[in-house]
Amino acid sequence: MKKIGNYNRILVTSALTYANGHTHLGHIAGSILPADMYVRYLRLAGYDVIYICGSDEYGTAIEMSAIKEGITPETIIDKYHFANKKAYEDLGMSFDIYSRTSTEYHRKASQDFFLNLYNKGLLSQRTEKQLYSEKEGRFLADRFVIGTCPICGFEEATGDECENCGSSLSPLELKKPRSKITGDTPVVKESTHYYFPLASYQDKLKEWIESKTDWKPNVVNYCKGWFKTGLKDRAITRDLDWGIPVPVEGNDGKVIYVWFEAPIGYISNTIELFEGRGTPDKWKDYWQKEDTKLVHFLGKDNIIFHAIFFPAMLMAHGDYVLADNVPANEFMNLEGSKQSKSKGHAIYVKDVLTKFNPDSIRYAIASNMPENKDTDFYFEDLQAKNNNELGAILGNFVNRTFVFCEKYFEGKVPESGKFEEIDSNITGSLISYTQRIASYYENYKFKDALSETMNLVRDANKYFNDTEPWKAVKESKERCGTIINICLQLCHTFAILFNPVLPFTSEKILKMIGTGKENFSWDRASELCLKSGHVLNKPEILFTKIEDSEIEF
RNA sequence: GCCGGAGUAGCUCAGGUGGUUAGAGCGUCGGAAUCAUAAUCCGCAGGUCGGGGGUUCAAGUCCCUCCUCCGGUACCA
Repeated sequence: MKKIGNYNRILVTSALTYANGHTHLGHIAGSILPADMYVRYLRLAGYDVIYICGSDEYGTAIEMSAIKEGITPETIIDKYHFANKKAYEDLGMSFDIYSRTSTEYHRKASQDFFLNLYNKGLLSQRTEKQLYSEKEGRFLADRFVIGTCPICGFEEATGDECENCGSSLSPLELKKPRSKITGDTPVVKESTHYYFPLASYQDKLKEWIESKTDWKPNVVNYCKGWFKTGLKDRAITRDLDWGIPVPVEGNDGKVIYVWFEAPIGYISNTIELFEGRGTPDKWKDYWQKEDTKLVHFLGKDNIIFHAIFFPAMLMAHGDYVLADNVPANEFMNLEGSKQSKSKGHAIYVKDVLTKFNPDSIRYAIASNMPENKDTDFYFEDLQAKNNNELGAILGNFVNRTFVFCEKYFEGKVPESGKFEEIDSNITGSLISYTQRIASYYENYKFKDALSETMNLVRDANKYFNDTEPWKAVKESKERCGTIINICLQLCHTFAILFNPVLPFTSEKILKMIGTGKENFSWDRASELCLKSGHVLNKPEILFTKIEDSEIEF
């Protein structure tokens, strides 16, 4: 297999999707689509790569949703796990596995991880006062306590902060505390929890992050901010029913904290993947060999867990590789304000897929990906990009080429004659294009990769215009054949280069060409692979126009 | 409050370590072409870079300050 830097294989993760709601475009833009593009590129380029994702299914939020709706947590996670899995599939996400944290694989992996640290004596126990609802028979998480803010007197402050004055609070400070669920008054009760010694990993983490020269400034600076404040030890157990039981005697009613076990989901899903492939030990290559490049894709809200907490866990365990990069994206907002499941202001993947071509959605998001700052998604933008770029530039080039070939060359790849300068220019540019685009992908610059790919199509349209095959066909059939031959070669190139962002269109173009995948690799994208005389399939329209009426809601 | 990020053309966004007339795509307007889903190609126009102050021969870029938005703030995930 090909090496990337000093690495022999690449392990890519996207942040697990929390299974208490339908996945929306914010998730796609933040952590799923960039990872999928990255992985698709790497596969085409011949690297050994696996792509891991799944549902995150435990924790307070799902348990509370279940209580509110009067159903079991299992009902919730089943509903959203399968719905989201399907939504991702329909949008062309190419996970090697999309599993879930409620599996036996994950329970075992999480408990083993916990026990590994426990047996090393790294986990300490501390007792703290917490609010307990006797009516519900449970401890209340901070944000499920409501009361009067001791600072400004706001009566609807939650246990973690006051929405009115912005102060950080602890639930014990609230006056007149009450349960958000039942409204009853909680009592103070003591509870003992296990703590992960995060503070003692500060120096190692700092050294590790400072050694990373290619990380986004946002990620590095954010971490440095935490080091400046000073890391504190963190509780890794919770008083909750819905979770993975603490695997140590005498801890009934306690589960492992979600942010301790969820990232282990990357590991347990990898275990499950290779179990399913019949090579049950192979997962260790990806997680425990130094020559693995581990890359976590995620949104900016998850930086703390992927760049500080999880790496510290892995350091403490000792057997695992650490992330080579944590390319966090900012957020994609919806028409000017942020997407939110709870406020119903979001575009769910399942909904948008019923109206639009998945590749058009992927393109609209990828071309406006929040790599450096929050961006906005507009349906007008999706429409414009579909009609004016995908349809007019890419779709039209492929179509005009195929239709022309069908009309004048019986749908067969024409013979190529001697190249003129204009021919050599465009075919010769393919090497630098593919190298440049590859470099963009490898450096997590997905917008640049995409716009550069489109630039090649613009060049192709210009080539078609400048060579005027509609005139050439009347003057010299041979010259015209050369032009159309080149245009068809370019279509084959597009099938490859657009695969990371437009996988369905890529397949369609390939099907129209009818050669199968014999030359379907990044290296071949700069070569003229089609043989003259090859019979093409009938052309089909790649992108239909989106009318104004279709984006009105 | 504190930590981090962001504010650039009508719209959506690029602009390491300060350096010639601030860029791209889309949109607008003008022109060319007619193979193609009226889809393409060429050209013009369009910005006192959130406000104010400072450093410098030179600031979108560095410093100070203010405003606005986003994330985090350790028991939501």
